[in-house]
Amino acid sequence: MMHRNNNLLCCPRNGIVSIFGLNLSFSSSTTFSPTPASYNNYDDDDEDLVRSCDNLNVLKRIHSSLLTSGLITYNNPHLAGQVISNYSKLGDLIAARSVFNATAGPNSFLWNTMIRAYANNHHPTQTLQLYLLMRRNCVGPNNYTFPFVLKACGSRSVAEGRSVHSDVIRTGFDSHVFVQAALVDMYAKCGQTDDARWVFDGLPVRDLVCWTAMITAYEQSDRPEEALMLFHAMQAKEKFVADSVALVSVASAVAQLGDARMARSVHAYATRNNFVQDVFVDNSIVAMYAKSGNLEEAKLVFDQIKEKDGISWNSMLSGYVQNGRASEALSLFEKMLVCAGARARSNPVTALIMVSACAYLGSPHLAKELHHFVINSRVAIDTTLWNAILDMYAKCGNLDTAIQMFRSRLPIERNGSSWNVMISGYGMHGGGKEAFQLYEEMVEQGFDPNHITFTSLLSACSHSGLIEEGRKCFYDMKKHSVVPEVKHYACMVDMLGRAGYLDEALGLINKMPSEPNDGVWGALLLACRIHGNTELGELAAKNLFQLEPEHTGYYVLMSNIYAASSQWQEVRKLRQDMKSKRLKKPAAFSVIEVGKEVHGFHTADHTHPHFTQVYVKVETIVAEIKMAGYIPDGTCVLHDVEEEDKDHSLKTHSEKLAVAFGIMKIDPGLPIQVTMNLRICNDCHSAFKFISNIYQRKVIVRDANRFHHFQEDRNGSLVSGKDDHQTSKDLFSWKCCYNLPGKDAKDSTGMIHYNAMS
DNA sequence: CTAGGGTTAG
Repeated sequence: MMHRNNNLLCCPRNGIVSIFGLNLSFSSSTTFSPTPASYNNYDDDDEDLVRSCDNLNVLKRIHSSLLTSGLITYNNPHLAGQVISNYSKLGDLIAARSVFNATAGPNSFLWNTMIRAYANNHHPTQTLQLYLLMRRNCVGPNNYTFPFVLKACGSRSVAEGRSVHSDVIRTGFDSHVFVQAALVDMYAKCGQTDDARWVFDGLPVRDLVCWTAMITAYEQSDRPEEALMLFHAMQAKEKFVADSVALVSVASAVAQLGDARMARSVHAYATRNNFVQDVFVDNSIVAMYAKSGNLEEAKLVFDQIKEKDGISWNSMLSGYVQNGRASEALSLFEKMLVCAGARARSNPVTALIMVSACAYLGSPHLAKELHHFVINSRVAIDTTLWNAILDMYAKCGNLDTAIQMFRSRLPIERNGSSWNVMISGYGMHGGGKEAFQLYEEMVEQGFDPNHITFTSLLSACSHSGLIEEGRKCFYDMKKHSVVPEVKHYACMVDMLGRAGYLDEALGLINKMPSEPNDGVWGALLLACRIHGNTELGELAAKNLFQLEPEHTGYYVLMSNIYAASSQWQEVRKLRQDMKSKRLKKPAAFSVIEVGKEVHGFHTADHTHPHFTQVYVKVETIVAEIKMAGYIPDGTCVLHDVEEEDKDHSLKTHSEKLAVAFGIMKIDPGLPIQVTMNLRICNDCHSAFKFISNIYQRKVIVRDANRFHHFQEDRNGSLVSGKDDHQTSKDLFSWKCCYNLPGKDAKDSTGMIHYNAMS
């Protein structure tokens, strides 16, 4: 408890009180109680002059002339208050404070004005300090004081909040609606949602703001169901109609649920009550539709916003990215650069969204362009954005640039996430050793690894076959008080399974504290395929078919295991099962960039303008690598077909078409980089090793899970991914990398167009 | 005479 009642008795009534080293003289009259009628030399015109001033320099001039004419004094609080408010509105808190210091007296009015100035300008510490000083000077806080002080507590600590709450009760202002709403909000902002509810429940009467504060509290603490229940309770009990503020919170709650039907009803409510013209409401409706997957409706609302602000654009852009339509985000972004002014260009949130869109697409040239854009438009780069840029480079195949940026000292301070980004970057490029070294360096430098660090690290170890390191870091988790989650167990099972320790993997699954998910069983199933263990595979598959009956990959993997042990009857059973469930493999799609052109291929593509030449090239390549020892691997071909047909079907794989096109079009010195939406198939993986060798080309494939580097090193041995492709489930999936070639992404010439920012 | 609850990104 910060204040006691006796504070009021022991503080000086009159005389000099020190405020931060400044001397503040109080009126010597003990009966002083200014009312507007008692002000000296009060002039309405002066006050209007100050109020209407919106330029700092002009305000300073007015202020000094008021000073010389002796109008700003402690017994003219009204005018002084206006000056303080206006300095605060124009952001000059130092000037505001000096006026306050010269004029503040025992009346709470100016104290409230100054406290409000601090609170509204995000200076919670000063707000609270001034409040403490106010109490020490026996100036009584009132219903105009507490809302601001409580707001400050909301961005500081509950402890201070509780202390102020006790002041509120002691002074009797807990019966005031404004203070009540502020209390609910304070507990909510401190993350004490249930305390907020406790205050809320204790209120005899609640107005709309109180209800909204509580609804927002639930929404902000990821409890959207409770937020909506409360919203319905409000309508039932109070017959209140939501205002725009309440609507925004409700829309956000629905957005969290991602319920498309509810989204439409919230939109209808907003339209019915004429809120559709309020940018806040419109923005939250755009975000709500986007999060519930209804991008078409989101775009309609977005297009109707007359005065779009940064959040309008960001909501729509991130809506596209969230729904895996990153290239549409890019074209909207291009439009934004034309329509919106310089302010929009330098919005850091927009930059963050676009950088993550690019990471999703995996485009090397776009990565460079976006990075330049960020620098040229003077976006304020904080660590979050900087980390996103590192991540973008890593995910676009340019790990070296990411490393370089990470190692350079300027101009951004690294944080834990920076390390995580780099550890995962190394991991997805097959650099398990480097990832592990980075982890050790991270700990050495005093950064705390978290659950994300360990996920990336375990995955890196697993893909590079670093079993002992992997075990060590699973053990290390305890030391860093990170509780292993299901995803960490999945990594361990994956790691042990790949290395052939199938029994140990199963033992780990049995020891898991929570139920194993599809990721865990999927890792085991993959290990069974690699090591030909039918029995254990059946166990994994049985669980997987229950957990994810729609996931085609598991059926394929299991049938591959049966095929490897020649259990053809089982293979047929599985395929029939798939047929009856109408399960189809998702369409494969590969993309390659030639200069600034982006070319996309799907399986057996006949739409690409150069498809004839591409097929001829594939034929030539396959013939050549066969002579070098390449043997087509038809195990990934699903259908019951003859060997010859299998061979033919392998040649139509989208990644092969893209690589062949790359060999035709890309300068021999440059790497061939392909991005695809699924995981690379066994056969392509093996073929690319030979292609890299024979054609002396560096081939880089980014599949749904990670990068595969195919490159002949100086000793003649291949530096490439081990047999770590085609897990049945993408453990660390980037979902689907590219839009499938629809009319939006691919034009009549077969090319995908990114915007080329100029 | 001052006043409480709000949207994007992570």
